[in-house]
Amino acid sequence: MRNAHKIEAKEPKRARGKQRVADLLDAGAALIAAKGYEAATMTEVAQRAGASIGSLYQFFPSKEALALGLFDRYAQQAAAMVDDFVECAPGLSTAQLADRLVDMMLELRAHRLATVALSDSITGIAERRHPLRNKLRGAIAHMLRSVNGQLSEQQAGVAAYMIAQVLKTVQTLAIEEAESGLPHVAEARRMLAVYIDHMTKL
Amino acid sequence: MRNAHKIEAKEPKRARGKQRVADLLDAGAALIAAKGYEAATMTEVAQRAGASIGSLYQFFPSKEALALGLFDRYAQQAAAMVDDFVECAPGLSTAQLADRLVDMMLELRAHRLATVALSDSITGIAERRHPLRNKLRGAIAHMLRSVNGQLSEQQAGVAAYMIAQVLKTVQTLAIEEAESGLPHVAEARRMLAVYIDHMTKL
Amino acid sequence: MRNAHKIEAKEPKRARGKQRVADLLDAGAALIAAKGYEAATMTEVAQRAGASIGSLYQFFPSKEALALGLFDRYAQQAAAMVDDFVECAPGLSTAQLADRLVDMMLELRAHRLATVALSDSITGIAERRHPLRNKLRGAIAHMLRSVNGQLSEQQAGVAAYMIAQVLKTVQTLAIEEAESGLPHVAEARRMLAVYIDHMTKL
Amino acid sequence: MRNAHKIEAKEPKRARGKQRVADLLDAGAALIAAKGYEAATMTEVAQRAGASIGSLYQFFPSKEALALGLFDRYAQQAAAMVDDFVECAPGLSTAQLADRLVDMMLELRAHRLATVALSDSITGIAERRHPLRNKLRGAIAHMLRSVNGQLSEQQAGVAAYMIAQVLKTVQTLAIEEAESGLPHVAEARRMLAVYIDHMTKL
DNA sequence: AATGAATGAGTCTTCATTCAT
DNA sequence: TATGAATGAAGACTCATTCAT
Repeated sequence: MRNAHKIEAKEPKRARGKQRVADLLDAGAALIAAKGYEAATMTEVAQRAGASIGSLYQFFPSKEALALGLFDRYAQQAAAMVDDFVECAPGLSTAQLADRLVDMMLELRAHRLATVALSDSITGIAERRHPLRNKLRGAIAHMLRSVNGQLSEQQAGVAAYMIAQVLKTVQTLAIEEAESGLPHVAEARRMLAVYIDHMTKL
Repeated sequence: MRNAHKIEAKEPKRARGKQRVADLLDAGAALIAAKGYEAATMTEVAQRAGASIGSLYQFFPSKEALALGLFDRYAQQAAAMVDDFVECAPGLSTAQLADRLVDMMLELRAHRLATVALSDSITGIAERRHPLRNKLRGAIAHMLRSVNGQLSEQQAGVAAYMIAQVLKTVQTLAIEEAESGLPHVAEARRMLAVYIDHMTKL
Repeated sequence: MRNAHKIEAKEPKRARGKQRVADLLDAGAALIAAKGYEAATMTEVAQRAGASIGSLYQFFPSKEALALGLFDRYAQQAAAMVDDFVECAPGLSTAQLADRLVDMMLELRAHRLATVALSDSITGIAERRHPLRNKLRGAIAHMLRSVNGQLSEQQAGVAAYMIAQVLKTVQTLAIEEAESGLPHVAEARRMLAVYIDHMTKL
Repeated sequence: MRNAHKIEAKEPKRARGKQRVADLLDAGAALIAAKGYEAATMTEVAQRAGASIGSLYQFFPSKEALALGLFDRYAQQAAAMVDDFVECAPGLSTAQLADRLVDMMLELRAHRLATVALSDSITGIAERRHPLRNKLRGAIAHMLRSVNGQLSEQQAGVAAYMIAQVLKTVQTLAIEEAESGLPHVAEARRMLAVYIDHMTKL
């Protein structure tokens, strides 16, 4: 963070620009996911996107701006998914709810890997994460209270946080499953179902 | 990456050196936990330990060597705790087992934070992690099969992996608990107890 | 030794870059000739060339790359001179041949001084030298056998190597001559003429 | 050369000290011959001699002092050899004179390699070399005038310098001979014999 | 005297960022 | 707008030298 003023990414006005920005974000995501935020260099991001370093700075005036752009794209996708979940939740069984949440995390995988790497490095990402996290947490809490009206707001909130934490592990589990062939993701579905079920009976 | 050879930490041969090494490891752990491996600088590690940069390099001939030193210290402590767990497990109730595991993670917190940050950055840490992870996983799987003789080895293994993943979140939960005042850690204890209990009845 | 991979000098793509590279090579040659490879610092090379350290590294991504760049420029010039010699040799008298060889070394002086300093320090320079050395040696051997058809290939080869060694001293002789005013270079011409003449009569 | 005052090696008073100094000089010579003056480190010299770094500094208060110690040991041996040559020269044939000179260089080989590496790096070595060089040059010039009374002092001096230069190549020739199996050293003997013979007839 | 820990200036190298073309 | 050269602060690491034990 060598200078702290240029943070906002510039909006591209034409189709060509849109594509460029998308390419740059993709390149950035891939690189940061692979090597971490610090180790990823702006020059390499530009190269991988088939652009010059100058071109990269045209759209993202600083490395931090690129990171925030990455995060925003991820946040937008994630928020949409949470909205979907809220919409579909009513009427689903315990097991179906658990499945739905796990599927959501699996779909976010590609973008999430890069985004997670940013949290430690970029001041301000953690803050931007809060609304997203709260949205997910709120949606889960709401779902829990729909299932069990006896739950206090705090009870539901704490359980929702716990569920959100477990959901974070899904990506690791998916990777391990690919390597070992063991049904780790299915186990996560079961654990969540068991836990949600347990919350139903409090 | 100018290196790849100097990896071994040098053993101090005098009392003064032993203390230095301990101070340097502490400083390194604190800094890396706070800013991540890449962002932590060797100069700052030395300063925080009250040593000169040359002194740091006397014992840790590269940044990577420091990281590995950090990991090894953590691994040793963690392995001891797993041994403790194995010893105490027989005769404990489901809830007590869950508590015991959570307590273990809480005690490891200080060292673990730094160590986690290393996994992505240092080639070879992930490999060194495996034995440790397997030890924990094996201990949990063994515990599960003691509680429920019906479990296949694979069932116990997958469940153990799941439990280990949830345990990893304990540190985050503890931090959140400190900030929000909500009983996140207790909720983790409950979730694990519920899950272990569920495994008992399969 | 943090390196071992970045060895290739990057080709400049603009006119400004071409000039830069030439300036940097000149500065490097002068400095290395004066103080040796190890003692010459990259910072000083850049300064002497009127460039920033970053600019130097843009084209020569490591100190070794600069050294190899230096060598290659020298090797190219030297090879051209040997070709010239081969072309002109037929029909020259013994004394003229000796003169020609000595003149060749004198012309190479500027570049050679730096290049010689590299041989000990850079792995791989010695290997790159071989083709050049063999080319010179081959040219001299060929010349000897033109003058005296009785010479075996081995005889000519050994004599050529000897002549090449003596030629290497020409640069030192030129320096000494400048200091003392004594005709050292002329003496080298004579010694070589005597020796070539002697080879004629075997 | 970080400070320029401590230059003289301290004289050891006891037998144990003498041996230590000899070991340190041997280690220094080997290391400097192998890697050059700059690349050789004091720590490694000490290690190779089986001494501690502190012990090394006991006898050679600076790296330069070690270098000068090395040179002085070489100079002493070389001077003795020149004296021998002067004594034996009268009555020898041209070819025998050439042989004698070449043999002298071969015997000096071990020490010379390290010493040559110093010339560029240590201010003051070049100066200390002059007396030695002049002694050799004077001996050769004297020899030449013994063989041919017609030679002017300058003629003899210039020829002697030339011969001295050629003698310097003997070490390289010996190495090449070991690798290729070709009689390079013998060729040097012949070249010198031819040249000395030629000087006889001027 | 011997040992090895401590020091810190100086080196190579990287990379975010700026700017001329 | 696009390109790639230029910049220099900052970081990892080395090593001659000093000093306490």
